[in-house]
Amino acid sequence: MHAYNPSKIEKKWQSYWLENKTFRTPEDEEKPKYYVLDMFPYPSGDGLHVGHPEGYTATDIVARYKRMNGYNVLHPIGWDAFGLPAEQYAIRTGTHPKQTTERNIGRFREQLQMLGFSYDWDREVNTTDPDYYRWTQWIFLKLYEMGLAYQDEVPVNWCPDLGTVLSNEEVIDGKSEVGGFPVVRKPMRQWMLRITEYADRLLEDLEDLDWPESTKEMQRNWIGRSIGADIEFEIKGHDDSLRVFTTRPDTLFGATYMVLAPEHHLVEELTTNEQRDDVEAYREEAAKKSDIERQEMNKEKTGVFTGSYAINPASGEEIQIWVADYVLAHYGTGAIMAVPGEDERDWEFAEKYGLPIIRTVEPPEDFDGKAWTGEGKSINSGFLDGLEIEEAKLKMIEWLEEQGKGQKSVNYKLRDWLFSRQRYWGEPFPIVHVDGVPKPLPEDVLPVTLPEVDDFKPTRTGEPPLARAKEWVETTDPESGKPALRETNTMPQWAGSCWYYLRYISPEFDGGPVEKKKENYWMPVDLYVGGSEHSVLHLLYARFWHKVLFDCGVVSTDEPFQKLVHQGMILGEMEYTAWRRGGEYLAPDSPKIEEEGVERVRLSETDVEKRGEKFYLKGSDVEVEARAYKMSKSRGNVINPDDIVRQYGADALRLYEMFMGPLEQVKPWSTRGVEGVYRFLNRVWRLMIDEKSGKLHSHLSDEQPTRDQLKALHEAIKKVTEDIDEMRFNTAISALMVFVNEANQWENLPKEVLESFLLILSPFAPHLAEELWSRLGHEKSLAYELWPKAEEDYLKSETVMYPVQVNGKVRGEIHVDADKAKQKELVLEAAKAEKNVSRYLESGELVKEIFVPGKIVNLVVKE
RNA sequence: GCCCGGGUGGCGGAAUUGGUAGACGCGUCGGAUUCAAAAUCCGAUGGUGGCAACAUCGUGCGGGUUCGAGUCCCGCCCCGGGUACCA
Repeated sequence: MHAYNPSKIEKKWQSYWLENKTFRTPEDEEKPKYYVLDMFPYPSGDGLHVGHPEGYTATDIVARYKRMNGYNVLHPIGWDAFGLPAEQYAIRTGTHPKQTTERNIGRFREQLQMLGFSYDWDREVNTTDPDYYRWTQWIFLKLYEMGLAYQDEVPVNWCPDLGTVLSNEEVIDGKSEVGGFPVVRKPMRQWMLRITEYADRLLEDLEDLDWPESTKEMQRNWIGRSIGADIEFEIKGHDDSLRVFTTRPDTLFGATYMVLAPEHHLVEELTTNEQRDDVEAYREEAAKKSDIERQEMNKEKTGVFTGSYAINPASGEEIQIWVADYVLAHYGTGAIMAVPGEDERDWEFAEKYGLPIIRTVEPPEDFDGKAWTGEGKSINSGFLDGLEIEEAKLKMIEWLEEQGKGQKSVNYKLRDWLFSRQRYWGEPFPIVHVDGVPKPLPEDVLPVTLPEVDDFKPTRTGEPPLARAKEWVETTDPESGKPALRETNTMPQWAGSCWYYLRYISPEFDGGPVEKKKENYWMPVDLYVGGSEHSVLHLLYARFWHKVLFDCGVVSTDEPFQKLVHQGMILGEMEYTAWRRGGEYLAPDSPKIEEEGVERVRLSETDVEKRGEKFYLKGSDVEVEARAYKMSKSRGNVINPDDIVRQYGADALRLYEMFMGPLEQVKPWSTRGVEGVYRFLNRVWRLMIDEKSGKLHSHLSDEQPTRDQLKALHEAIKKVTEDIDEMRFNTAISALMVFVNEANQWENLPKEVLESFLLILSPFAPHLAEELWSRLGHEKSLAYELWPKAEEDYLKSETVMYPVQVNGKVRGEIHVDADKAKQKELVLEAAKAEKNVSRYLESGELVKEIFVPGKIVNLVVKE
């Protein structure tokens, strides 16, 4: 038997590519370059899941395609290997994270090679390698030098039971996501990066990037730039004044009270003796809650009066100053002027505590709601009355500036980046503390490597695990020779991924993170593919670092990633579910399905039928829920790529993942669908190989291809080429299938045609294409063959078909010689003569003729 | 609540600028091959009516523009993702 045997040919070609270094990045700079990048994976213990090959196949297709189009292609891969899972595993088992990481990387590498990706394996980077993090530390020194890294005492989410700080995302309802342990807010000395300094550039430079609009929008929202004014309020009986930020200076006349965040530095001073107990109690209560809890408990606003009064600078009225946790300490100045008439939050608060409300914008006549936040003319606002909001804002700012009571101001939601973690498995900071003062280490002592410790668990006091390495911590300042203590915090996982795309360019270079000349050639990344879950964090942090590196002359572009695409998530297989209690079925939306004794019934596709909008158990009225879920271990719907490759081969997996639908879209897995593309690959095989003899089929010939054959081929070339350019891989594959379906009908197959076909198939199913290519007598890999060009000449057909409509409905079609197809009169003549069309013309009066050359004929007939 | 996506056969999806709605694949049904099955090959496959030719309805719902609307405009509904007291 000589059937298509993917496991055999795939292994063969994978070793061929590795041994011959087929995909080594060219070192010459004569050809145009193309840098195609995947978001590198965190090598988890679970190995690859089917989501990884989705994006990786897409970039691999593009990489292979670009090589065949004469580009020098840089297509690397590496490992984002610092991180919590390896450390948690180390805490549990005592295995050094280095070992876990190494083992996992080995597995990932094997799996990626098994899928036939054309990476340059000589450029692998690993963020945990001291030769790599040496440069992560070097970049940190640059940040420090530029005044962008600083230490600050900030409250963090500290989880004593896990012995670590957690990010906001890792805290749910005041408990740790992992294990459900309590989390407390605790001020700790932390390293911060001044990303806010770059807020404007990060915002403005989004403009020119070829990124998904939604991702750009998320970054814009995250940066959250808003324009307004800072206004100074005098405090009755105090020298201090209160400054607030507002985007609505036009509403100043309606500011009827003020609110300070509980953490505001003036709270204590402004609290009168009668109010002190209440205010203290309120602040204490607020301090206990995490940010997240505060947001959760926001159903009803709370607050207390300080007893002090401020003066509204516009109206001159005395207004009460309150403390309430609906005002955030870290946004603006931590204090607001409250304008209940124009702000829903303030309205709610004012109503609850009986504070005065003044409208300053005329609501529409039929408006009967509370705060009015829409457009309108100013009212009750002295010199602003009658103005529209925008004009009123300008005039108020002008007035404030004249009075010296305020000025135009811009604020950001973006906060500085908390850059340190109390963990072991991360990059050490290149910092020592001499006499308690942090001091950067000189470049030439880098890397500061991780010391060995006997316990990876942080201490209960919050001291990082590195503090246990006494001999490492206690060192001397290489410059002054004084005793010094090393920084024991480590960098967060984002650090290494902020610049890895630069290291690929010159992975061995030891004069800096990247070699200047090569950087100049390869940057920016032309295509970057990865999940949308990194829309803000990774992609914002990396852009920030890149801009810093640009400012200090390390890189030549001000943005790293020119084009960005997110692959959509792959869900588990479609599930049909009914619920039953006793013998009785329950409706899917019944609240009873959560109850005990209710049994879940998994149904197969053949058990259900669709009626109207809903699915039912066949032949019954039992409603069935039909949907696909996220893959998860607990649900048991995880598809393992290894299994798929074993059964159908890597080419089938690659092809299926691209054929499922548009790359960016969320889509459910279907193993049946894999079988479909597997059948297609088999048809390709049998088209050329005689399964009895295992040799080339006898109907392969050296004859000249016919016109029809050339037409079929060049239509496929055209479609596949355009579709790869636009990253529409699903329709490209469909075009390949159409060609094979047609070629299967042919009596003889000119090799010339098949060769071109194999070339356009090769980015998608590289193993099969290489195998058949070599069987056609080629000695070298097809990886650098020239991509075939679609010849317009062959695409022309001898006749042109026109659908003929009567009143916009298709009633027939006509075929016209191609050279006469643009002749209006002739085409209309033929159209009117068509038999099913003519009967409509007989029964009515022809009032209008629409002729769209090459497209359609429409005849408008009246009654 | 707000901001983005998206609703097309039994299913995944196609229709590139307003021009034959349903390419390609899955599934289903029928046939060929086979002792039988798997595999393979051929054919049919949106609904309804009809022996058929054909007609009619049909792209979430309701309107509109147009010779012609899945595609454009107005008003809704539903689903997915993000975000949330940011003054």
